[in-house]
Amino acid sequence: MELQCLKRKKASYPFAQGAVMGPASGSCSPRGGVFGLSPTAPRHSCKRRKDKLTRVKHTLTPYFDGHLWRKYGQKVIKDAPYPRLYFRCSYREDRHCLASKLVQQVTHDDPPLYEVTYKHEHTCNAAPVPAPDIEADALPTDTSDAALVLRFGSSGDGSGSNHHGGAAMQLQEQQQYHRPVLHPSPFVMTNNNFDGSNSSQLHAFFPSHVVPPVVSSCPPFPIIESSPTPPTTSWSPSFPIVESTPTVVPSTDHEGDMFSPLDWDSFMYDLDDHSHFSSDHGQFPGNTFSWETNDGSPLAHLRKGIKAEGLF
DNA sequence: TTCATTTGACCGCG
DNA sequence: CGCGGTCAAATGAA
Repeated sequence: MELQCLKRKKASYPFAQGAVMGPASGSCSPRGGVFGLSPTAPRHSCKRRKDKLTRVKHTLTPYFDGHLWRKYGQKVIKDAPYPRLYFRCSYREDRHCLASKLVQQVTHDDPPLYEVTYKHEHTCNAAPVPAPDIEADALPTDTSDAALVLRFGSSGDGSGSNHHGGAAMQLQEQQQYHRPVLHPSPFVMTNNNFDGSNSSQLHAFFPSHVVPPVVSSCPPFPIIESSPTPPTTSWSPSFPIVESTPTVVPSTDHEGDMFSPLDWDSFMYDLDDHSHFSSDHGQFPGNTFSWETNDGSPLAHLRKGIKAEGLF
């Protein structure tokens, strides 16, 4: 697959026709070693201890850090109530980026708290914006009936198709280990399918000082073309929004600014412990998203680095 | 057909 | 020898 076979051991793979869950025993076993070490590094150099390239962070948004990750493993940890998820940089192969992280839920809180252990810095230099590049665009059709588009895009390097990229999986992951959320978060993120049905509704958390803009209306419309650089996703609300949200704190200087990956990254870090995107970033083919308050009022999130134009 | 995720196996560290 | 990190075939979605 992606790593060279250096040696193999044990060929117990049950290659019976009916084998459903094929244990990958017949595979190569380079066994790159402990988390964070290069898989091609000599085994003897592997140490199961954290090095200086490791940093731990507790966050409510473990998957939402401005980088694109690919999950490569999941492990139930002894005495841990939740499995540990292993991710590495999606550009690991392309750009030999060794950055990786593991995510483990540590609390039952709502929203739950996660411990994220990062290993190695990103060397991919990929525009770190698989994190939601949120854009708000007004449809040109009718100004009085304009629509809000939340575009969670990326300015990646343009390689690969990523039609259902890792981020999408990250959503699945989080949903998988999230209990159904009905906590009093300020906003709700609605996941809408093309057919207009709501497939899920997730709460989002924002810091108290972040106040979304007013949106007057939002008629259904199909997903919008994504940005030229993958991985990219366009989210848009596909349901009518009837009311606007009165409370608007002047977000001042940053509205309309082009999204800066770094800004977003730091922004999200700032939001840790104060905010939460329940669905995280990612790609949701066939889905659209919108933001709204608990009472259904439509919202969009505007803040530093988030491009918003048109309707606001 | 491609590609990311799933998941049991593998394997070294402690 | 147990634990945990990683691999890679199988799986499934697009």
